[in-house]
Amino acid sequence: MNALFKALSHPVRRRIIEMLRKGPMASGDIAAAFDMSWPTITGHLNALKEAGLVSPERDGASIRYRLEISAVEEALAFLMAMTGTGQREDDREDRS
Amino acid sequence: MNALFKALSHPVRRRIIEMLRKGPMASGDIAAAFDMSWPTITGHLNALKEAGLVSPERDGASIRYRLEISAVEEALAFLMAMTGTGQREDDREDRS
DNA sequence: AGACTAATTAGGAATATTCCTAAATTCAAG
DNA sequence: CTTGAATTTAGGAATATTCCTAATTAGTCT
Repeated sequence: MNALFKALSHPVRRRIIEMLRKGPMASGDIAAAFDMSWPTITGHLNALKEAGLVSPERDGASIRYRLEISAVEEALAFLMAMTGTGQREDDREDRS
Repeated sequence: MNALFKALSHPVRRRIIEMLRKGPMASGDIAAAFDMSWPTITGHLNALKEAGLVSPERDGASIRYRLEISAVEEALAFLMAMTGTGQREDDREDRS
């Protein structure tokens, strides 16, 4: 859970996640979309992988990264637990 | 949005948020719940305040911090946009 | 195998985060 | 207005993050 939110805490990593929503992408294509060195992007991809947010799979010469929606949903569940969406019946005020 | 996810990226800050779900708490009471110095907790409260996640209000001798649910919902909206919950009609596959 | 392409690892500098103790601030109440 | 309690600010050490360039690995293709 900690690695997850830590991964989400960097703008470049969030943008990578956004890019991958449309489908898996090669490491090089992701790197090309940023004004940063490829190794730097590899580092961010590693952070996302550690967090379970993406998974790599080889595709011929290149490696494609796929977004793991389930990990995003974990973070979502945590936040929903605080907006009251996941609130227990007993805790509610509007009890009749 | 960046300050928001950055604020959420530290376990102590997430735990503070969880504590405040039950209602506003004094800075000292929050600090007492952790095995850390009070100034350290003040620092975390400042980060949460910068992110709009909490707001301080004086209550006699002490200062109570209140959770700002709307800020949590911002983060929630961002994540929902990637799980497909906020997906546009045109993007869906199960179109009939 | 050898050359080429895709991607990662290594090493290191700059910067940011986290946490501490000590000092300052702010307010309440005698 | 002084004392005391609640809280924040200041300053600084230890650690972590972010980013770079150079070197390396892994895989493709002739």
